[in-house]
Amino acid sequence: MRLTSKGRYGVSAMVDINNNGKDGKPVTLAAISERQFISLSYLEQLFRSLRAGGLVRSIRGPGGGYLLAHPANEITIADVIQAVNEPIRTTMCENAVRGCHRGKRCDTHQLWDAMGKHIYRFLDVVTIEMVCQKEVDLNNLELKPVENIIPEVVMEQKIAKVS
Amino acid sequence: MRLTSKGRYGVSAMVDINNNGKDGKPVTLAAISERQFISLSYLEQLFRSLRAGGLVRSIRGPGGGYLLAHPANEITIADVIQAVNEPIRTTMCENAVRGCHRGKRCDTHQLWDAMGKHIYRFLDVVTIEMVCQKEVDLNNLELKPVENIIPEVVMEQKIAKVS
DNA sequence: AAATACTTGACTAAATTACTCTGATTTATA
DNA sequence: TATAAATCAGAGTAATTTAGTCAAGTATTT
Repeated sequence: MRLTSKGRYGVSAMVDINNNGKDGKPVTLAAISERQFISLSYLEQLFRSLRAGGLVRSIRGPGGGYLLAHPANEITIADVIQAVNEPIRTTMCENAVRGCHRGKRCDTHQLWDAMGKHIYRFLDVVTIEMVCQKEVDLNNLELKPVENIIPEVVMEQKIAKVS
Repeated sequence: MRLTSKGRYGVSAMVDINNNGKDGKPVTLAAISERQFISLSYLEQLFRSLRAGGLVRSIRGPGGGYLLAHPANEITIADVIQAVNEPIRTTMCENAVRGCHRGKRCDTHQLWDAMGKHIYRFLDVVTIEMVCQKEVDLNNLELKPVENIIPEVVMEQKIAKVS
């Protein structure tokens, strides 16, 4: 799970649909484009992923557009970010089994694993609906127990070249 | 505060110094390079920043090397990551005052602000010493109250082009 | 003097990200 | 049935960032 502006745009678009398609009417990408200042072409690319991830439904033709595929309180930010970023190719430290550099588990493995879980736990409880409800305090949320989550967020990492 | 492998390497190097320089002897970059599989040149660049950030002290000449500038339990991961990455140039959503795109505060501002704080709160309580002590459980840490922290971690963000 | 080790600045290459472009296909409606 | 509104899909490009290198120092110990 990478944290980039692609994810931001994805979330902005989902929030826009929830804010502007209230009556069950589909929201067009052109409208989102204007309101969120994201180019239509780029939105098309994003929505390809969101659709593939089962987060939105589309209606083609005039009067068409996109709808959230589930109630806004059932779609988390983690869902959106995972949908728009293709799965990270694992390089190292990616799981607890394989270990780290050259088979030797690096000293910082636990740290990055814990950080990933920490981030994921946040993104996994915040929903599109919560973002739309401005009065919700996102700074003191009840997180799910750590046992229940899969480590999903990893810091980007390359194999260090040994010159 | 960006989360990249540069920060990872920085933390690995600091942890290495703490693990291998126990008796107060400075640790050479050449030794860190071998143990952590990071090129000497790259380490030199990293330690420029770590030194500028006041996190390490250097001793030049033969027998020289680097020492932690403070006790390992007083150096946080946030300190290290902030030192090795030059300050992010603010683009948008960077603070609560200026607002977001074109002066209009974006709907997701609070979300990314809260996420940044959430990440920072974790990195701000984990110390180099804790990473070295493998028995510490990093998954259930007591964090500092949210009031006490400055929003420091922001998601990368560009100004969207409106084509 | 010679070797060790840090110091600095500038530079390059690789990778990633953030897009764009072209051309479809579907469907409502005039 | 033609037209326009809208999604869909593939491929490509440009900009940025990251990661890493190179060359030429300076300080210090032995």
